[in-house]
Amino acid sequence: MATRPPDASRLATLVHVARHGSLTGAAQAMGVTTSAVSQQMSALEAECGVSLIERQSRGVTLTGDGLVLLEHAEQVVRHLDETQATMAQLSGALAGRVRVASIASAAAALILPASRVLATTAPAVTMSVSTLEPSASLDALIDGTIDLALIDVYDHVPIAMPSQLLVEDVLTEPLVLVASRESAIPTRATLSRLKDERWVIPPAHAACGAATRHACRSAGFEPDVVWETDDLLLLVAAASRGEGIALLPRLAVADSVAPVRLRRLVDPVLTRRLQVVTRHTTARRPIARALIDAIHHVARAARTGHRPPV
Amino acid sequence: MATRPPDASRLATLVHVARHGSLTGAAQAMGVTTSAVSQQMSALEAECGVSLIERQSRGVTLTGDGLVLLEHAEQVVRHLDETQATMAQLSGALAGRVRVASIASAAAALILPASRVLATTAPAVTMSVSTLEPSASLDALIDGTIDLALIDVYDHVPIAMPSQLLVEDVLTEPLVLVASRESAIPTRATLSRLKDERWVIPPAHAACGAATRHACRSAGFEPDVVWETDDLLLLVAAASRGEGIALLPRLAVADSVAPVRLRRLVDPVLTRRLQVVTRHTTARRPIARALIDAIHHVARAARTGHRPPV
DNA sequence: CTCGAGTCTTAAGTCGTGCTTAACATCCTA
DNA sequence: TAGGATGTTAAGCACGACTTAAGACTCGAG
Repeated sequence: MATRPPDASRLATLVHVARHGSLTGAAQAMGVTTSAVSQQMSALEAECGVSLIERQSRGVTLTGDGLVLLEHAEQVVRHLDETQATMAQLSGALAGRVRVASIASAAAALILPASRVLATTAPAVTMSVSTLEPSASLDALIDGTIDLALIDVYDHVPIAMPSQLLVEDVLTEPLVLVASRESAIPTRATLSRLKDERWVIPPAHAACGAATRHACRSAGFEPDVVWETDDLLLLVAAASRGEGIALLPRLAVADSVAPVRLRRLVDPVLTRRLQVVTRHTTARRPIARALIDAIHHVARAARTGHRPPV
Repeated sequence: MATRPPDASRLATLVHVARHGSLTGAAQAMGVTTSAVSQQMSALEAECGVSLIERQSRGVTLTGDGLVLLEHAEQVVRHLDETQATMAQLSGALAGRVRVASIASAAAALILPASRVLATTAPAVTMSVSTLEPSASLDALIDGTIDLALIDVYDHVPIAMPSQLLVEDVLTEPLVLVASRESAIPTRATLSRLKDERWVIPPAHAACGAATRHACRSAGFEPDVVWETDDLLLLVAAASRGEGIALLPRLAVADSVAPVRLRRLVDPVLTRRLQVVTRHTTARRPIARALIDAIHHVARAARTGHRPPV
């Protein structure tokens, strides 16, 4: 009974282990070695007097007792997170590093300018940016590996949003048809009229590819795919050479070098939404708020300002 | 943003400081030096970037920001406490030390036998016992200085019970009249008939003294107090010598050596209740549960068994 | 006014505890 | 059977919290 309270970081370790189902995975997420995690878990088991995890060939599973303790551990880390957020809020200090993950197709148009805005409004704030797919970004947010994610959501390609995350819409942009200079696509195109075209499309597992396929099928045809790649540059180049046409978000092709013709699609009108996602607790921190505001600022300028002609 | 989560023990320190209004007080309650507390608070302020406490001549006060953080800190320590309780519950280990505080007048009759019971049912459990007045016991419980308190509650002398504490009734015993062997108090006495007696009474700030005075006044007279002392032995000795009569809980005089005559008071019937008090979280721990059960066991034996004749 | 008792602070040294590296054990797969 | 996962254990290192010790400050008493 003279036992001291359990170490919060140990409980946090348990949460990570439960989330990843392996000590190694948890260790990577926490930025430590597997050895450290193993020792922490052993110590926790010693404190409890029962075994909390079951070693298996592929990672570990929590025992019943482990699950019981997990619930409490999650409460503790949640409140600790809340506390951390208010502490940052109290100081109001606009300094530190924000770890950002962005979809590649919007990093240049939004994150880069936002970083420049931040350099003047909050010079002590630094950023580290990585490009990640939306689903990976959300995982990284929950892991605590990143602080802020810029993702895109296509019509009819829903994405599950965990409740602990906070979403803000940044920009809604149309999907435009990308074709060669010589192509005869009308200025205001209708998708059903394009059923005999050849297509250049991102793979189905990418949201953009899924959205395009869904749209085509809704228009009554299966697209004749001649090029399928994740590489945006290659995609645009292929369209430019007349290999086929592509349906891409406008921002993604805004600064591509290959000469192409852009055509607006009027039926159906397809869009993708760009959103910033953070943990609720992160969103309250002045430093994160500053970056989000900067992104909004840039997006507003992009909406009203130099809209590329289609 | 690469900031690590705040240290839980630091937050616990803040809670203690807020509770005591001084670093020194908090330090004593936590069993460390003031220096340690001071350093922890400084570190916390550095983390927050604002000052949390205001140094005053007499101790410290929390600033507004400090109060904000305090709320979160309390949440964290609460959940940490919950976690600790379940951890102890998981193992079910009947080992360790339980720190007990008891009113002096029941320690011999209840705690001592309970300790002997525990020696057989849970030999790995040790106890440390101190005698404390009820109100001091409750403070010590909240502080975490003790794990279990045995207190008494007299009729019409209410005691405030914080919500985080759990009360269990152990025993209800009558207050009996204590007089010399030669006194002519009837076997079944009525208080109003005793208004001309001289009285031997604990001081008014003691619950027993307050209860006696309240009862006399309700019976329509102010007791003629000739001896006023906290010392039970002295009290009984005085009554034995015929200095006056006393109104005391039966258990308190059960093993006193001075020859006295005990008389039951039939109007009004006055009682005191003996109760064990713990924190809710403590009550869930097997080791604490074992002791509480032992106390109940002893009390049951006292009720049914060798009832001293009055 | 000075002294003393109470408070909080600061500096320096000690010590515990969590981390890393490294070597090992185990299991699953190719 | 070899190779690549995984988790474990032992040894050394490093950071951080505690203690001791000395100083600053406030208040009340003589």
